[in-house]
Amino acid sequence: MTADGADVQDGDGQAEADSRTEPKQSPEIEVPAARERARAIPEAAVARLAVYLRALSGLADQNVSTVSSDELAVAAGVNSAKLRKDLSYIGSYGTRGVGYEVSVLIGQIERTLGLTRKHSVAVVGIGNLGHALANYGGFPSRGFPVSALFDLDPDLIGVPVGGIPVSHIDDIVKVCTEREVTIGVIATPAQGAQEVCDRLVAGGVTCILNFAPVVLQVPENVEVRKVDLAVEMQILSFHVARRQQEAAAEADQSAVDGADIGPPGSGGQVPGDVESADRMVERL
Amino acid sequence: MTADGADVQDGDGQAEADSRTEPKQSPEIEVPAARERARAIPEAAVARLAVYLRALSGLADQNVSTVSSDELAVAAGVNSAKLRKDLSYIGSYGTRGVGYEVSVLIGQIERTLGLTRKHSVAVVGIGNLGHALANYGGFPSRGFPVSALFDLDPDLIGVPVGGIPVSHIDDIVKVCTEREVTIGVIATPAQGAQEVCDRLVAGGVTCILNFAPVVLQVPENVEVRKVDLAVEMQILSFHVARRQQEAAAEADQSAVDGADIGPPGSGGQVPGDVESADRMVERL
DNA sequence: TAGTGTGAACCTATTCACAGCC
DNA sequence: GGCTGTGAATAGGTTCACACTA
Repeated sequence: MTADGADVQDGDGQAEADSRTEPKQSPEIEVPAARERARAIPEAAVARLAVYLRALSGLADQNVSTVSSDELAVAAGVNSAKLRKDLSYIGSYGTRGVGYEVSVLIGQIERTLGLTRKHSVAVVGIGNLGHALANYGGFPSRGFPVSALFDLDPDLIGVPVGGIPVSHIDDIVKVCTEREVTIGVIATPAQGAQEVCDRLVAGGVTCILNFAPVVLQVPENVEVRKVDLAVEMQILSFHVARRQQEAAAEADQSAVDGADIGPPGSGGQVPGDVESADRMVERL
Repeated sequence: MTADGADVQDGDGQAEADSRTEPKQSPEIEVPAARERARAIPEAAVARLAVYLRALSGLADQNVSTVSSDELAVAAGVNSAKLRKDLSYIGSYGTRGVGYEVSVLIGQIERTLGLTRKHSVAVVGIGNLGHALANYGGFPSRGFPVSALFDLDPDLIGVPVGGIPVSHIDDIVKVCTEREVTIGVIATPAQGAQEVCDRLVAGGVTCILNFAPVVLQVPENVEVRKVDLAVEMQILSFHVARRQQEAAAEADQSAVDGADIGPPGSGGQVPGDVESADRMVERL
């Protein structure tokens, strides 16, 4: 449960450890507003809220009006204690002995996640993946309209993809500013990614979803999330390997008095190439 | 930092809390082999090892033969203490006062991640995303050869995509078994995902990378990782919202003696639709 | 009675800081 | 002097278990 699949590569939020210095500065007024609360929601919980939201939408589609934490937990693939705690971060919207009203919960989670506002999206790099993102009908539908596409291939400029004409990378700043893009998706090869990122930032984009296999350098007011297929694959690979080792170890009933520990002819292949499983995503 | 971008939706590794019951069962032999160690590496560290590996490959390409933890940490976007600790889980391959030999580290990380073995990949759902994955040249190159593609669209069956002919979904079990697929990538709409998953598992696949927005049900010996664009977007959205709230709160210099806490006309939009930002990825 | 909300215990992960070594 | 490797301290997240309430 790394919950880190697509890890955030945040710039090491080290600096100002505790912005809100004292717990209760003046013991007078109970200042904590909803504002304060946003600060307080653990990262891990935020990620799950999005998952709950999907589960809830599914329930709403089936005209379910009420769920218990147990039911919702199952639908979302977590345990109910965690779910309740997560929900408690956004407030008390359940009814004891009954459960949660689906519509209320949807509303509250949307509010918390800031989904009550549209976020214009720009996709940069209209290669295979960029195409997929841009073409993708459900994408612009609601919540995250794709409002700009960029590439540097002259053959692509002006060509509409998913209904939106591709602009040139050189126009990122201008177009993003004009169209008030808030989320930039980088689907370029690794080489161009930092450059693209800089331009997006210059164009006022404060959130970036990065598919390129590079660690982006951004100012601290910009949020980057990274999705890395190579990393995902390699993590899976690790688990295969571990399982094989365990299986091999199981066969160690033979040697409780282990006679040297050489590779027991099981899964121990010779190191090979593989060198650039990493480069995998580069051309996506 | 959430490191959960593409979260693992692991089946709640609750059951057998401590498999290795006693620390040192028999005080005789020092049994801990490399085997034991794999168990011990924290999930979070595994994910980062993959990142380090990429950084190291980059260095190797530039003919750098030695790195310090500081240098590598910068390249990988983490801090050096974390990096050293992570590396310590796989052994002591550095030289004090000097640093790490790039080639050695690459070899060791690859070994740890099980990359010394090829992992056949099957992609199911040759829509936009599936196409992207299959077409993608760097993908099959090394480490993770794509050896099977599946879809249910009759028009696609037999058509080669990225050099591999698409098979029908009904043949998943047969083909996966034949070609010894170990990693299955699900890029279908949500509806079909569980069904596809079941077949992959029946075909001997033990690792699944799931792009479909559903919580897959799998036997406990199967590892699932999930990549969910909608969730990523929503997490970014949350951070935009939080920032806006902070900005708004900053404007609260006016009321240190806060006169009621109503929404100060800042970022408080009215809840809207958005309802299915969730459904976003469905057609990917 | 059924199920939420939450303090407290527990476990995992990150950071610190320094001993040990080249 | 510089840098690794690692215990110890801290922070962050999860689970437990139960008081509370509709």
